[in-house]
Amino acid sequence: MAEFRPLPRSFYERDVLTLAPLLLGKMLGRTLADGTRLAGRIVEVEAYLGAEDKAAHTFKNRRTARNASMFLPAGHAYVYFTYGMHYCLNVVADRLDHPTACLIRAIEPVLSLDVMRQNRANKIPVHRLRDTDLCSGPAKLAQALAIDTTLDGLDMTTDPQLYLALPSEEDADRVPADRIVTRPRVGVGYAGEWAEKPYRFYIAGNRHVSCK
DNA sequence: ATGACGATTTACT
DNA sequence: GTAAATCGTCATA
Repeated sequence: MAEFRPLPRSFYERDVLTLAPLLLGKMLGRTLADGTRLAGRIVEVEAYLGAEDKAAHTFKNRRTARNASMFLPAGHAYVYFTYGMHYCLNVVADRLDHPTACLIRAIEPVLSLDVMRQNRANKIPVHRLRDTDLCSGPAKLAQALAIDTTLDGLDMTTDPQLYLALPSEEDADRVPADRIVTRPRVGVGYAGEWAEKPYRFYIAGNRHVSCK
């Protein structure tokens, strides 16, 4: 990712269940304040629908200070804080009256793994952090890429701080349908029948997914 | 003002 | 396998 070529807004302007699997294979890019560039290939996502989806923060179209970013145009970032210590990154999908988003659950680290390791190394000895421990979960990748709520509401189609782009290798973003696994979402047991919906997508056999 | 809880991760038995 | 960590958010009052 030598140059800044973010995916355009039109890429995000689709039904969230259509967008989710298309995110697999795309590069998530991050530029830090000091100019350091980090990146990883998306290998796992979840779709969160609006009004009907009991698992979504926008259930019943509820609009609060926290989820306000989900009501922004497609291609904006929705970053929220949870469990008193973790951040999670979503990309907003679809149209203005459809507050939906995809949670980025895991990426395959590609650029600046040393910085990711430093960001992840809280009390864990740096040398014990394997590559598959860096970004294999929504809060892990947020930590590795130094993503927090200061990035909430950012426009990912124009801002080098956080964006999606095509991988440099030709067709690396084309994940064949038979390599995409579809499963129920993680951690939404409270959502009743919506917890069963197969809205989690990941690349089959990839070592960086959060769980199988 | 209060209290229950969370789109998680980590450590420990 | 279970449980702790840790605090902003949201519904209720």
